[in-house]
Amino acid sequence: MLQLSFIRENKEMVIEKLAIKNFDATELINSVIELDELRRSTQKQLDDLLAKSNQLAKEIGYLFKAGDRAAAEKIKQESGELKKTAKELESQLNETINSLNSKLIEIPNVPHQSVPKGITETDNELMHKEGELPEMPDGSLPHWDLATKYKIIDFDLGSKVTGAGFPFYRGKGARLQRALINFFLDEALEAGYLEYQPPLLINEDSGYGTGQLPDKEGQMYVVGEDNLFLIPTAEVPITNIYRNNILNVKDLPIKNVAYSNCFRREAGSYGKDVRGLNRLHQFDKVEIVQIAHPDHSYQILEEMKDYVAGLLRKLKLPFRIVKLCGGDLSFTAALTYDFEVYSAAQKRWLEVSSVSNFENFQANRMKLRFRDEVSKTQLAHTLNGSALALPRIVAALLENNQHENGISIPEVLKTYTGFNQIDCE
RNA sequence: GGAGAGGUGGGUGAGUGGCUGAAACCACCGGUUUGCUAAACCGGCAUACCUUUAACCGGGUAUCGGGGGUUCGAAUCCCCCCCUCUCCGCCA
Repeated sequence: MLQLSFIRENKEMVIEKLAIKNFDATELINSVIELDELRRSTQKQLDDLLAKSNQLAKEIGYLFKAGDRAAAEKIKQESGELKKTAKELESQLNETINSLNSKLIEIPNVPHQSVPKGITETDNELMHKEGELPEMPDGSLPHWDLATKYKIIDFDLGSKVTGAGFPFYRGKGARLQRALINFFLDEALEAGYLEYQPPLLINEDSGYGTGQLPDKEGQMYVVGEDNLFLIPTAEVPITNIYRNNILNVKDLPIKNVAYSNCFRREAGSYGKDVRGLNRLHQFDKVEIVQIAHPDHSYQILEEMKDYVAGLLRKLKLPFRIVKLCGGDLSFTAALTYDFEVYSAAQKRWLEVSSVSNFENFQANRMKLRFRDEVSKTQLAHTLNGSALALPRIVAALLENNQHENGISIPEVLKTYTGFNQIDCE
């Protein structure tokens, strides 16, 4: 959520920048500013009224003490009248605040100045490309066929027990999952992140804080009985640790890492692009989150980008980094780098990580502040990135490393897997 | 799930209807004193919004788990919800 004062002071600029996200905010911004003016004048009236009635209440107290009952009763009446008006004003004020807020949360974050214009992912800006695209011999298979051939992932069994998009990992497949999780966590610890193991369900306030609610509840699994939501990413519980907090400037940046299962309904996506591991309802991900001083958040974003690149380099996967264009940028992000690995058998790039700076957009929603050098409170910046999401990494590893007799494991993972290759049982 | 006890500022904790935005202590910050450190002493120390200001300062309102209510007036009384603790039940 953008700050009201920011909108008020930068109206034209906000509208202009949101156009890069292909969002016409003119009407919303105008009505927000209008509602804000109404809110302020209503509050002024109400505050003045309450000030008066507080004063009267005090007088009544003194009069009672002095034993002047008659005078007290007289003021009491006056005070009663004030109260009626105050009630009306209060409900007016609440109404205004509510409609103000509901408009305010419809306004997306403004993109960073470097974000390119564009509508779809084809307009994203290629930043970096690394690694040789492997030449696959004839007869090389996509990962879903490899998974069956080596009995390491069972999609059908998942369908039977749960439904599509909930695979079983089996034998070396399961151990590969565990190896990747541990590898990613260890790397993050090395890079100075603090490990958390978060709850997999979150409440409404948390969903609101990071921006999943109120709009995207359709993308989350809901436990209606208890009004809880299964997390779509560890970003949600980890960032919400700091909801309603005032941090000390000395504590910044905060660097957290968490492994979690992630649950996404992915309503409305079907077809070839979502086959196998390409899109799941439940998957594993290691997520890095940072809470940063506004002056340093973009430098930190670059560091996070380099960190994720390092992981892919160690896994020897060919990858590229794109900067998302305005149209592809999420509602909450100001700047996002997507990482894509090349999947040799599918002959396409698969998104494996998204590293974003949200500036103070999430922080404003969840009231995440810090006390700065001159001990004023201001909103912090939040950032996060996948480091990494497993399924598509696994897909690429299986496809790119296959040979006649099996699938070889990258060097860095061998101590984690305890085996050098996946082959027929 | 049942019964009981609680939830007050960064922490401990006082406060059962008005002079309490909240005692006291600790922590923290500034100062005095002081070979250094420590101690002692003095002062400061919540958040949000409105208003005022170039800014600081100032004035106002709200906030004692959350929401609603009673009252001229609520941390204090009433109702609902959430959370914590103890006991019982169930259970990995």
